[in-house]
Amino acid sequence: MDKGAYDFTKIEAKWQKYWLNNKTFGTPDGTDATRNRKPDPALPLAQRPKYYVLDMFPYPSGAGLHVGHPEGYTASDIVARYKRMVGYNVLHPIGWDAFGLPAEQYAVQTGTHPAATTQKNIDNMRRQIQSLGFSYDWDRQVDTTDPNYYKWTQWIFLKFYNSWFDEKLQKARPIEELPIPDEIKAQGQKAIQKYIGENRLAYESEAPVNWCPALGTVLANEEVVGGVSERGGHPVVRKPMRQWMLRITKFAQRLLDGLDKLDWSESIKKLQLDWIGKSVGAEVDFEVAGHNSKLRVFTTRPDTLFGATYMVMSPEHALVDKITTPEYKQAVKDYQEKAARKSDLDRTDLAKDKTGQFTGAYAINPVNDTNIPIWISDYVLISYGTGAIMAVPAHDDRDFAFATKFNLPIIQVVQPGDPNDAELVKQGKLCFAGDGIAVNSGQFTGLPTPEFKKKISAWLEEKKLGKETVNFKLRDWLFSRQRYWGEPFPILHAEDGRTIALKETDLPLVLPAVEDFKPTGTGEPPLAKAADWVNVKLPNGTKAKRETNTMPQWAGSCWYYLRYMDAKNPGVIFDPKKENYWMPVDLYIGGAEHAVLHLLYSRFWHKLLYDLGYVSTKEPFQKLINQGMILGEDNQKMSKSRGNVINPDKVIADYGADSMRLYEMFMGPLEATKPWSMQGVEGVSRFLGKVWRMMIDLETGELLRAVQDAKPDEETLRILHQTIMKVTGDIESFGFNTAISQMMICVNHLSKCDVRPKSVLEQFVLILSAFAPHICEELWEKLGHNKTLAYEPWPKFDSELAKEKKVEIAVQVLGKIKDKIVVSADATEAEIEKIALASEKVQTALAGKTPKKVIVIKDRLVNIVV
RNA sequence: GCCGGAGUGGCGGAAUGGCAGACGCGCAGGAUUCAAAAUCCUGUCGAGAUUACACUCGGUGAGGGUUCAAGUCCCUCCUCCGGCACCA
Repeated sequence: MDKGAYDFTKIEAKWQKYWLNNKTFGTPDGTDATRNRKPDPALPLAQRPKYYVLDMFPYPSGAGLHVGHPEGYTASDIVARYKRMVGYNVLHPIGWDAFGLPAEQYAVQTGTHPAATTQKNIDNMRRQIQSLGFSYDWDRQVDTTDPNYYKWTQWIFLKFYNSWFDEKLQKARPIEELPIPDEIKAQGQKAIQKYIGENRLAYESEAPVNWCPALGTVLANEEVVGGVSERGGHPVVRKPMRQWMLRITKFAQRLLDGLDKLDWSESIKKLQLDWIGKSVGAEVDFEVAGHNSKLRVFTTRPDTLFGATYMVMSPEHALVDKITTPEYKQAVKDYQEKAARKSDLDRTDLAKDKTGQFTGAYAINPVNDTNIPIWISDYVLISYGTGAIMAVPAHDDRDFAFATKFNLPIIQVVQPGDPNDAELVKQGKLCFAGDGIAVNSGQFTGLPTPEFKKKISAWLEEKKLGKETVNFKLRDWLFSRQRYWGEPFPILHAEDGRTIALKETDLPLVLPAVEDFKPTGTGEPPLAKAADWVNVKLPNGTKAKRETNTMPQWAGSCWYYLRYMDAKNPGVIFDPKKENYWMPVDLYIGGAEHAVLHLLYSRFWHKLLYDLGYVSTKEPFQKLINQGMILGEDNQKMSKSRGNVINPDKVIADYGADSMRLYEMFMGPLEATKPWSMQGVEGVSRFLGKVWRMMIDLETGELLRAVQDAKPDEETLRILHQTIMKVTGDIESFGFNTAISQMMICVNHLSKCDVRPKSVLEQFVLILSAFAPHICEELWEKLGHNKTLAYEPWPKFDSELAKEKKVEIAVQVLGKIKDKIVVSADATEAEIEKIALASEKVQTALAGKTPKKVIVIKDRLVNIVV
């Protein structure tokens, strides 16, 4: 018996093999001329318009796929399959972001080379991904650890190294085009080289960095969350070290401007906006009493200048030593040392208890010539603005807290709108940071805040005391790691101290095999131990050492979407013709955890490549969708310790890939966080069983006799067209869960019919195939077709056929439903009104009153107002 | 503290300002079966009322408002989730 039962294991293996062997999803490159054509499934692929659907680059971890991966991948696969059937040439690739810490830590523990671990993990993850039936073009895979790939990562690094940023044009340019100022030229070759070095977009810097002893590496600001490492939660301390940096700050304004035109969620845009953190304010110079020096501060509230009652410098500020008076020398020195020892966690301490030390020096407030004390405190950061502030305790919360603690004067200069607040601010009992009307501000008194800001900025500029300034929170990107398993920098350090970049023709610089992967613990990278590799003789006979830091994991994922377009090209990073055809990425799906890191870095690299003429679009990712997190069945985050982790392999083994795909889409809206339910998987798996039984005789495995070349009846046709319409619209708007509901309704109907017209079943199979491709390929074959349905034209709907002939309309009296009437769908409003008023129940409800107004909403309801 | 997002049956969720709860799960009853699984059918927001159907009232976190009509728009508040957190 049951010879013809729905055997998903067999069917899924069969079609996965078919797709791979036939390269069903191999994607030819089109040309410029075809990229903007109208989509047409009748055209050969290469002559169609393009559609680029991208999944976020997976890290091939030892744990393999988790259920979060297939969520985004299924969504993108549905769109890819749909777009293909609609008539696009769809680029849908996948690859491996395979450098990174876990493989290296495993190497440290076991001695297994990270390359071996990585290969194993990639193979496993590829198997898992293939077992879900995604329509990737497997010939376009990339692997960041492949020298043929990282050759180009190194190549892009050289582009950064060999470029400078033209502030006037707001654009990166080749370093050869950097104008050298005359005064630098006058100082000779060495000065010129130094000047050039200072302008490169990749540069070395000896600066306090986030050193993580547990990981044995430094981390980017973005990788430190609340004073501990984002990965693993290890403590991070500040330590001065020589590091490679990328000048992302130069692109801050453009990274901000580019956000406008992107079809991304407002919340992700906001996160990037906040991270870049633009503030417009003014820099103001304060004379230091009795010194020949000026203390420059940045403030966004130059209008509160009259309320500045003290100054605060960061403990690291260069002027501290110079202006501290003898009697405070020791106390200041003690405070500086204490601050230096503090980790970032201590400095951003949650209690925010302010500490500080008076320097003995005074500054002169330029607006009223008052002497105000200069303090140092670690609540002022050396790395932002000028590293010093004017403190206006009446109108800044931090200054207020500090002033209260150290008994410094508080002077109100802004009048809040609320009279109670105004009184409290006047008494120095409340801090008011909002806009208001200026008080105690000399000739400016009475001005509203925004106007005051403009006037005082102009005034400062005129008196040469300051000028309007823009500051960004964004810092340059710390780009080196003291790890083995990453891209080597194509850089040599010569004996004489010169830094020499490799020629492009010398790439790739291959990571050497080493025995010992352990971090040295001193901050010196493991590569330093590979003496043969590190020590190099230059053509002129002198010696040099290779850079031993490696690039961070972000490097490879910054540009992978570009290599997919031309994954195997040995000669160029990608063919410009292909780039012109495929870019930009039309749809990018992935987790929201990459909101600032990956997405900001990628955009940054893309802009460099744009400036240098390698890419044709200003932004890489046109539309971005973030899939939500999948929680465990207990509504908690999935984690080993909670024991609530769902293993995709197991789900596929028990229910099949089609059920897995369908369930992940049926759970709820793509972007929402939602809990897993094994019973929910059973639900959709029952649905697929029903689809099967609707067409297939379980005894024979052949089509049921009910499947006939018959003309569909009116209702069947209507439901089919409603379904095509709904599913088409829902795919376009990423409403996959409701698309599935509609397909369920369609199947529920067809299963009740004694005759199931083949034409209807065929169209149904085609639309379901985007969601559950394996079962649909099998059914398509059973329906008498001999090749894949992947390129069949997407069914068209006729909205006339989808319309109901009769509709039920609710009749309300004063908004309360009193009756329901059935009218013909093309009834006029007047007719509907007449029928509604004729209703006995309505008449009872009216109780003889005359309707004042009757509102008729076609196909919906009638509301009678009395 | 600040900035986002979200609160709808027992559960996941659905609803261009127009009949709240589509679809699925679960549950209950029935059919089929020697029996079970599978499958199919019926019911399933709450309260009231009825032999039964019909019926009545209430209901989308709380409170107010706009509107003929509010889950949806506006105001105030509460809760949960996510992000940022001395950036002057």
